[in-house]
Amino acid sequence: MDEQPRLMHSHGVGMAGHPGLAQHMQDGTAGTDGEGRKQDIGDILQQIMTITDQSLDEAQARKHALNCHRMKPALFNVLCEIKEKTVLSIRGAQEEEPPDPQLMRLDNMLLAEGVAGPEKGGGSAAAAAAAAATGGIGADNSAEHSDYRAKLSQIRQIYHTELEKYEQACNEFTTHVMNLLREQSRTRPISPKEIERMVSIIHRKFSSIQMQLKQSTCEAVMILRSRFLDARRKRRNFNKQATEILNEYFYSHLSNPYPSEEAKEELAKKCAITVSQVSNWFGNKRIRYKKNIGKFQEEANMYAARTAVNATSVSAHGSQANSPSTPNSAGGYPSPCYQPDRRIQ
DNA sequence: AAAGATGATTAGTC
DNA sequence: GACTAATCATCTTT
Repeated sequence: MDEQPRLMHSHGVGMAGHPGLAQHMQDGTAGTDGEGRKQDIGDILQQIMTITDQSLDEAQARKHALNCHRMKPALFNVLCEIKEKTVLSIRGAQEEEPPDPQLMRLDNMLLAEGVAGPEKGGGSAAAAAAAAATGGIGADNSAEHSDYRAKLSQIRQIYHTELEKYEQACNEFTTHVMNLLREQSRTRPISPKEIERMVSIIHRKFSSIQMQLKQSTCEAVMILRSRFLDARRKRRNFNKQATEILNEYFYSHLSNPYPSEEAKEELAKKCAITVSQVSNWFGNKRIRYKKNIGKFQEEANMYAARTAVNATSVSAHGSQANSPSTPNSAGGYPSPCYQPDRRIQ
C-alpha cells in the first residue's frame, strides 16, 4: 500500500518539468521577445537534460526494482521453460550430429604419421615404416632419413602450436560468451541449457577451423612423405668401389649373371647397398649389356683381365683383398661375349 | 645446355 | 616372386 504514493510521487516529479513548456506553447508570446526566447530555449534545454537524467535514474530504479522482485526468479523460470520448448521444437531434431567421418580420417592419419599423439616415438616409427616401404634404407641414406624426421617434427611443432592457439582462442571466446550470457540472464530469461547450446555452437565453429588446420597439416605430411618415398627424386650413384664390386661379379659370371639370393646379400653387404638395389643393378646391367654388347666390350675385357690377374696373384701370394667372392672360371678368361642365354629370352 | 649414364619404377611374362 | 623391357628422373660428362 505504501508503494503507490511513492510511485505517484516520482511520477509527479517527472511531470513537474512540463508545465513550463506547455505554458510557452500556449501563450504564443515567446516569438516576439528575443531576450525571452533565448532564455526560454535555455530553460527548455535545461528541462530536457533534467528529464533525461531523471528518466535514466528512473529506469535504473525500475530495473533494480525488477531485479530484486521476489517473483522474478519464478517468472524467468517460466519464461525459460516456454523458450526451451519453442526452441527445441524448432531445431531439436538437428541437435546431435554424428562425428564427422572426414575429421576422423584426418585424425587417424595424423595419429598414424606421428604428428598427433605421443611425442617423438610415433614420428620415427612412421619414418621407419616409410623407409621399409621403399625396400629398405641403407646406411648412406640415414642423412635423408633424419632430414625427413626433422621436417616431420617441424610440421608437428607447427601443428601443435596452432592447435594450442585455436584451443586457447576457443576457450577465451567461450568464457567471454558465457560471462556475457550470465550477465544478461539477470535482465532476460536465459536457461542453462541455452548457454550449453551456445557453447556447443562455438565449439562446432572452432572445430571447423581446426579441421582446416588438420587438413593442411595432412597435406604437408603427404607432400613430405611422397618426396621422401620417391627415391628417384634423390637418386645417388653408387660409389666407385661398389660399382667395381658389382661389375667384377657381373663379368666374372658373364655366362650366367644371375646372383643367387645369398650372393646378392653378400654383394649388398660389400657395397653397403640393399639387396633390392643389387637386384636392380643386375637387372639394368643385364639388359643394357645385352642391348649393346659392343659398347661394353672394353669394360668386359678389363674386368676379365683383372679377374685373371687376381686369380693368378691369389694362387701366387695366397691372398688378395679385391678378389671376387665366387669366380666361376678361375684360371681362364671368362667369355667376354655374354650370350643372351636361355634365361634371357 | 645437351647427351649420355645410371638407379629406380612399372607393366607384363613366365 | 624373379625377370625383362621400357621408361622415368636424376646425376655426370661433354
